[in-house]
Amino acid sequence: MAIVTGSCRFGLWHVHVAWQDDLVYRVRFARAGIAGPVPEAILRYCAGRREDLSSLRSIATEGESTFAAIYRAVRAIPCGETATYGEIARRVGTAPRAVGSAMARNPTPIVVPCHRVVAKTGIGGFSPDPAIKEALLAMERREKGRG
DNA sequence: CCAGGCTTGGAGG
DNA sequence: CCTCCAAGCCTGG
Repeated sequence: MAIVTGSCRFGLWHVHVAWQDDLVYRVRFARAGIAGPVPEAILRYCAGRREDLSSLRSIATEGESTFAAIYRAVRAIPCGETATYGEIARRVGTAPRAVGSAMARNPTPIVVPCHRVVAKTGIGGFSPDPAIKEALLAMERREKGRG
């Protein structure tokens, strides 16, 4: 089975996903959608359902590089909660700046919930648009309270 | 080797 | 409170 690509909606954005079985290779936010399916878990998550996505694996967490360790630590942040760049850095044994770099290059947002990593003062950055980060966090807070 | 990034904490106004 | 700045770490070019 080859790698599958597809997209689904999250608010005004389209979420493009490249994946194969339970392994996700790429996730990115775009203005336009593309044909094809996305993993069920991501579909439910983007629809605002309660979904932890732990059934999916990310290519980003494979290997022993520092970035991979950072991505694994980020996946451990519970849905509805956040951690700062500095906290993740201490947990992994690196510097906050390195965490920022890793988040900026995260190949699989959502699966590796980089939106849950915020600056010590303020929300921190998010590309292509910080508004996506705020929307994801708002949704997760809402879902957490719902139970 | 060097630039630059989704940081941070401290100094100084 | 706000601006400025360097320390510090990693990756890609």
